[in-house]
Amino acid sequence: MFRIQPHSPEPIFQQLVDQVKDAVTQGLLREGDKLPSVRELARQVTVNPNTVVKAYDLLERDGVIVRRQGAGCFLTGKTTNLDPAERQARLDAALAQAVSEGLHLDFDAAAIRAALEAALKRQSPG
Amino acid sequence: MFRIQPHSPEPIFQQLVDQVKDAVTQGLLREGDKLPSVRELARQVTVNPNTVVKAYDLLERDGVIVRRQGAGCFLTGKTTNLDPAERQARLDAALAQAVSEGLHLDFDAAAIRAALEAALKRQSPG
Amino acid sequence: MFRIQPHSPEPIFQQLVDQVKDAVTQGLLREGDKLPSVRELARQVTVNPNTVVKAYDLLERDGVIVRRQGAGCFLTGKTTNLDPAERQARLDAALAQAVSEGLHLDFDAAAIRAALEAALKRQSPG
Amino acid sequence: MFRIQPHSPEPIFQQLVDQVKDAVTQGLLREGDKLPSVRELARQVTVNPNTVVKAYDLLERDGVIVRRQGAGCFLTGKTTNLDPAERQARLDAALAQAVSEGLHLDFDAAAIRAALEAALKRQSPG
DNA sequence: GTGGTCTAGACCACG
DNA sequence: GTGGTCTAGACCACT
Repeated sequence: MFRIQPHSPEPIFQQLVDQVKDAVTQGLLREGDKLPSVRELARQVTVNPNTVVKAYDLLERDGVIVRRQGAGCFLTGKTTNLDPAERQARLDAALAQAVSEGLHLDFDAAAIRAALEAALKRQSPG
Repeated sequence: MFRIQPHSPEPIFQQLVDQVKDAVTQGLLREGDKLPSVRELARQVTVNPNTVVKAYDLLERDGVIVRRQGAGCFLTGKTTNLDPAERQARLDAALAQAVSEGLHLDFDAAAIRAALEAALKRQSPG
Repeated sequence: MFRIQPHSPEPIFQQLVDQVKDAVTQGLLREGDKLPSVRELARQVTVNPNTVVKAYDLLERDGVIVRRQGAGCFLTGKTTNLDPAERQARLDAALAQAVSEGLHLDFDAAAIRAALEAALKRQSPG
Repeated sequence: MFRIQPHSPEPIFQQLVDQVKDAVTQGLLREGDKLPSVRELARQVTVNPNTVVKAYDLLERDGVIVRRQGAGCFLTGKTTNLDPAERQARLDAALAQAVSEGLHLDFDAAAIRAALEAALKRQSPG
């Protein structure tokens, strides 16, 4: 289920974090589901267990999972634990970044809107 | 004219690159305009001269500026020198990234579209 | 009677130990009362029997219960069997820990005293 | 300045976190001050650099420090970034824990109050 | 078997 | 020189 690109500039632990959040937003994983154990996931994607631990640290920090000693890691069903103001600020920053990149690539507003719709179609569950 | 946020996770050299490109796409800087010298810019924004050198290297690599021996760095008016296929791929990747972030922040498609329009309104010269 | 929070960072066996001691200091359980069997308690709170065994081991070590062959576990009425010096040292350590936490949370002495009084009112039998 | 007890049940990284926060609440360290580098602190207290990294991770998560690539770690002056409701909840939990421990050790309210005052006198800057 | 902590040591990106 | 990432492998606590 998890796919890692070892030579990507995006850190491996970040790829794992994003893929877990993606799975939740797309309904593949739900509240109460159990993630693979640290050792098991490390084996599946052939990375060091410490790298998985770091990913799980971030997922716990973001309120995505809870860990239970000796039991495992379980999904809360959420993908963020930020307050509304902070969430909006991060959304705006993400889009501002994408728009800036698009303009730098010499695209106009229409082309950027089209790219957004394509991305939404790919990722949005609805 | 340049504003550096030293506490940002975005590297300082990257902030400089983006701000030069932003100035071009927004019409604040035009073809033929001269950038400050490395020393001068490093002094203005109080960063390490090596960091400015790195930013100018990247701007030259991207075709944004040309260096003329003993005269300084001049804007070409362009903000990219990539071929169309690569440009489209990067645009799609940028929007995919932003959409993913938005969905992880528990926003729906409408909220993400609204944030895009707000960002376009802020950044688009038209 | 026992309430376990599986998502708490406090280990489950520790929660059981504390709740038995709480029941004694608040007069809900008295000398001679019988605790449920390991199997029965494990069933009631849906935890692993080994976890209950560990809790009962600690309660016996602390002099809170005595085990009688084939009869079960009975309360002694005490919640500690430490000598006075050790008791005082642990009390001081517990309060030092709480004060440190309070100061880190940016509270002043008055707010910490108020929180202590509230906690005493809740827990003190008198 | 930092003192580590390697055989304490409290993890080393947690000891480091608490000592940095203590230093801030007691005015020994102030906003803008620079913490030792990861390697330097690891050398000072003779622990592995990764352990220091973990402590700095937590300090950053709590808003106590900001990290700047290639520059170092700097204090924000704060010791928490929680909202008021969460802060109060944690204060109450900390005192409840201490009171519970005190009652289990067979102390009465007066003795617990006295221990609190002693702890405040030791730790409070005022 | 699970997560939690720690060590040892390497390579890269940034300023 | 600084922080960021990753690997390899050990030992302990909890269920």
